[in-house]
Amino acid sequence: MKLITRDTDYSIRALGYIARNKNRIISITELVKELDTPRPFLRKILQLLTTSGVLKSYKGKNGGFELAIKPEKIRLLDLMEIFQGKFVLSECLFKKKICPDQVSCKLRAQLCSLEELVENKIKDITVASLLNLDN
Amino acid sequence: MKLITRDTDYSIRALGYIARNKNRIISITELVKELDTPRPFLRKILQLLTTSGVLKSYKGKNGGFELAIKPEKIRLLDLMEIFQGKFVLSECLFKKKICPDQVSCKLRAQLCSLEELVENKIKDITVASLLNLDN
DNA sequence: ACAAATGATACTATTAATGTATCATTATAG
DNA sequence: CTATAATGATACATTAATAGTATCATTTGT
Repeated sequence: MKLITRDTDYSIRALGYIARNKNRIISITELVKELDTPRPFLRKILQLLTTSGVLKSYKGKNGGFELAIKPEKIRLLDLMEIFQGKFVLSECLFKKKICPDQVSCKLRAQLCSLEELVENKIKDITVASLLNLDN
Repeated sequence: MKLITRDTDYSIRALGYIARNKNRIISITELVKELDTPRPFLRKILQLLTTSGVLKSYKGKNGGFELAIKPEKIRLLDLMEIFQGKFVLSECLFKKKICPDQVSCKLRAQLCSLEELVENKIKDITVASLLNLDN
């Protein structure tokens, strides 16, 4: 199983690069060279980051992207939510027959507590923290 | 994202039921009634549990399954490995260009430590513990 | 006007998850 | 001894998520 999918992964790398080059506008062309990712895929990803308010975009020649918010405010958890949907480990897979069952309920309880643990653990990971810009 | 897939889920419920009814041989027919799962799918799952040494099977009329090992010895983590493969959160998605990069490596380090955390947290979950047969 | 960029959006391909189907083998009850 | 009810082995099918492509429109600087 994977915790983060490829788009989340690409996005955090792209954001890292953009953050390290602030005061400049970064184009897809430059990012593709840097990250060696499929160009149309990366375009789609950055577009989504833009409509999500993480990036600000500039059209036209010499256009590109810059951060819309500070790197300390861009959390991995938020990126995961953008690309992968809400972080939920234990969904109720059960049918009625089994649902009130001891086994399933105890299992679910354990998975829920695990989920909380993971969420707490990763909620401090930000673009900034990955770049050693803080902590 | 899901931590456990449906086959792992079904298998732990089935094992729970079988554990609660020890000294009896349990057939697929009975399990399907109890768990309300697709019959051929459950058959495939139990077959895999048998070849993995978790269940012992009896062919022929009145045949079925019983536990091959004690419920305390059947760990969720093992079932996950049987059905979902080795538990690895952070696979190296990177290409060479980005791999020595600060961002990716720190990210990977964090995911690895998270992985360890989760593994530690769930390694004590067994069929027995979910049934309150111990602890 | 041209070139180089993003916006919007629909399409395609691949992989993993989920589930079905079929035929063979075995064992027991009657 | 045969019918039946079970598992063994295995191949196939379906669905959903992931990953990626393609195209046309719009914007903007030179």
